[in-house]
Amino acid sequence: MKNTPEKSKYHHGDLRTTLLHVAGEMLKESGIEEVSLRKLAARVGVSRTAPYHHFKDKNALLCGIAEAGFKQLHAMNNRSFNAEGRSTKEKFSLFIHEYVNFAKSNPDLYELMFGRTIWKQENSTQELRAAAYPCFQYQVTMTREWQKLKLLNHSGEDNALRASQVLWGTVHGIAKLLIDGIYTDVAHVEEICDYAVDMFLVH
Amino acid sequence: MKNTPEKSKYHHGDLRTTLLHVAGEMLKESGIEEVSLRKLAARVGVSRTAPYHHFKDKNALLCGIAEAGFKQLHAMNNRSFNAEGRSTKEKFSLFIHEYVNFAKSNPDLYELMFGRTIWKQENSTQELRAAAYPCFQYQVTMTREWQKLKLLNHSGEDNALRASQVLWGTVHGIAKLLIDGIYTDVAHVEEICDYAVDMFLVH
DNA sequence: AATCAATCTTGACACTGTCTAATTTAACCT
DNA sequence: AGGTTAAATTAGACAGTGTCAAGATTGATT
Repeated sequence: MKNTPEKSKYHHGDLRTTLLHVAGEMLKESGIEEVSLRKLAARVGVSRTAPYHHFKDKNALLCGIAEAGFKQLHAMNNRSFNAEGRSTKEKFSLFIHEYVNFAKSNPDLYELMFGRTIWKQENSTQELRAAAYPCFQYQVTMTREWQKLKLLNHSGEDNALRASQVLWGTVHGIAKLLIDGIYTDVAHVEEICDYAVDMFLVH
Repeated sequence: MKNTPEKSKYHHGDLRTTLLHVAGEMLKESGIEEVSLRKLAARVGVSRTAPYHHFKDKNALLCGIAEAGFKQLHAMNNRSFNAEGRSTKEKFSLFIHEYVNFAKSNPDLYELMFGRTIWKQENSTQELRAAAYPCFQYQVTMTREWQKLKLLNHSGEDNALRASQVLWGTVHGIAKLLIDGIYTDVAHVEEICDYAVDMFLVH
């Protein structure tokens, strides 16, 4: 029961968003290495070179997918940090669990978002950076709050940037080791996250 | 001034190790995406399909390179943990700095060693696992010692496996964010590592 | 000296990303 | 309305990739 006429049209009408959407599906289904422009075009029902009028590169397409991912991640972090009816410690714990579970639920998307493919050697699109950097910055903002509330174990002067780099490194590292298949026990994610929270909190 | 005769010979003699060696060079020079079997073969001076008599796959070749990397990393960790004339805290700090700097000095090798390419979907060779798992285990062993010495901040029961997963996650995450070009300030590695050490130690 | 297995080579196939030039359509401006 | 222009899409082509199959060459073994 499609509500679109589907008349055979030369101009697709909304190819750009369709490409992003279908490419996202392919990524979720079978991983990054199965996403090829040609298969994507075939699946959308368009010629191989059509995507090039909407994306400069395959890289630009990938940046577009990652861009949406960062917006999603940013929104999720926001929800964790501002969860109602929870103590600050609980919200800190929630952030860590949610972050790692985001990666666990969307392994290939996460891989793409943080992989060197789109970040190394000036590959990142301006739009991608515009979505990613605020997301990074938000981690610093959260960390600064946690430091003000004397939540985090440390000695010496507070430094929100450094602390957030360490915290972010930790969740990122745990996520990566999980989804790259190096931790064999994916079942114990929550326990690992709990232990991480415990190691960072002041006692 | 070569000391090998270099007579044109049909049989190379030691092609397997030569392939591993040259492939490692190519990896270091221009990154993983520039390592192709055909370019490798050309550089070694051999036909495109010759490598297939020594490695089942391109994947098997990559596993071979990573294998050597893990042995190197394992040896380095060992040196850090047993550094003479240093306090336990200093050795803990040394481990973190050395680990991250290993990744920083060999970004493409590290990327390969921990990338999903060789770990996902049963891609890992038995020889690779035989080199990597002891390396992983050693991190648990070190962590157990640090816990016994009451070095690490935490509450509740000690769990060496969980703690090492968190610690390893942290160094891995910091390393990854660095070499993937997501942290822009590669210059501040040591400061980040120092801050990580500070956050994990009991005060 | 003959045999055999290991080693290496050429040829071929199906993929990939991307460039160029031609074709079709929609939009816009008298 | 009609004609021009720009956007969107197309087929064709090229260089590159991993890898399979079948044949050629060699060193080692009997």
